[in-house]
Amino acid sequence: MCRARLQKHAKLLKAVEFDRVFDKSVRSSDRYFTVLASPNELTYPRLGLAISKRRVRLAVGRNRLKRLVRENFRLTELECCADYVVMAGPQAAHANNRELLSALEKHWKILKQKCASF
RNA sequence: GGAGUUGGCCAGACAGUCGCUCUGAAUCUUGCAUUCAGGGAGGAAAGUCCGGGCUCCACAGGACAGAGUGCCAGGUAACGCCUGGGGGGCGUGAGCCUACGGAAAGUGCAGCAGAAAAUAAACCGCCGAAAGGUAAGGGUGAAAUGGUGCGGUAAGAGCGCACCGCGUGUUCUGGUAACAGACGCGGCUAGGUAAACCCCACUCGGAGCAAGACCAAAUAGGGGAACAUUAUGUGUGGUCCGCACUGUUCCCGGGUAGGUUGCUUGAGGUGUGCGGUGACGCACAUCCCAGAUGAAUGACUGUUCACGACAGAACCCGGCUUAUCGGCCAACUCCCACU
RNA sequence: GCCCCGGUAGCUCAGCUGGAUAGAGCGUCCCCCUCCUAAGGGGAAGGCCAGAGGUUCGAAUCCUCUUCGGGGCA
Repeated sequence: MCRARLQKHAKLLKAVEFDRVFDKSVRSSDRYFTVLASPNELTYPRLGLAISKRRVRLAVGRNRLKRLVRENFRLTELECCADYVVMAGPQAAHANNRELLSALEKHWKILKQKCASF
């Protein structure tokens, strides 16, 4: 089910899908990221990215962040099938890759527990 | 060897594993499914400061308004860009910088200081008995009505002369020209400011790929109300003309969500030869080199080095400007040492 | 992607047809008034006019380039 791949159907593409997550979700945040999760009816988790220009000024930085999150999402075996939206925090632009990856690991764990009790 | 100037090039490399996007081929479970092969960010992709292509508005037309450019010649699809030349300024030099038309078309402006700030006036001074003459001297100021010397005079003054500066010429020489030089003339007038209004010359229609074209679930192929009667309205920015279309306004509905296309072969790159001082042009050969659309190039590991800056295509080109760790190459200049 | 605006005292704004002291209100500090406070009156401090370069004798003002902030597009 959760193979180490990331294809188009595993991404949130439409405004409607994003609205659903923003509307009703559990969240976990620190100074690097805010991650929202909302259980879906599908058999696989989906990822949406919301990296605003306000948080990360340069296009290079935004692309780097998105790649990093996608890569980590792909490699992590998420057991509960939900729609996730990752938003950049205030310190995300200044952190290095190692810090960001460890922060993401933490968020997945926290959300796994929260989703179970949802 | 040191210091410097100009021009050009590169933007870590290699290997492995996993992953993304596009193209081609194969396989069948016809799904954007799997496998294989190949392509996959920049010198600035940036700022959006200019110029074009392309698309729609009329085939992009006329007048005014408005905006821009501004020594000369050339290059170019075009430019506010580039090349060569001229004038001016800086540097010992190689070189660099330069919004560099017109103030004898007109209008405006110049605080404080200063006698006086734009038109010939006179506060002190100088001369003179006085009337008056004078602009040589005078603190100022960004700017004060040519400068130096000699003569001259009551004192002075282009009043006269020499040199320099300035202006000027149906003049001559060189140059396509800007301009430079020579010669003659003028005793000197015509001060500054045009990134103040302005004048002159040249250029510019408007908008922008969210342009534009097509498909299209649901709903609908219309319904209702009011007003006006040949001038008005609409058509992308201002006014008039001209052109095209034709009732107008309001309410409900629709025009929507979504998808496809535009979307990459182009004023293209590379090499050779020829023309040109050069920008560049011409000919031949050869290559296909990103096309995403919630937005693709990354992560991890190893080796190595100078330990990697600024930074991410979004319709496409030509420039300009700004950011930037460093490295390499070529030509030239100055200084020191040696031969 | 494209097209427009703006940046002046701690805050909100004037000044932007160049001329020398950059002004107003609120706020801050000091004094007066009051038994004390508020209100009121008087006074003071606080600005490299977002940054850099240019035009000019002189720039907050004109021109160019950066930087930061805001708005619009069917």
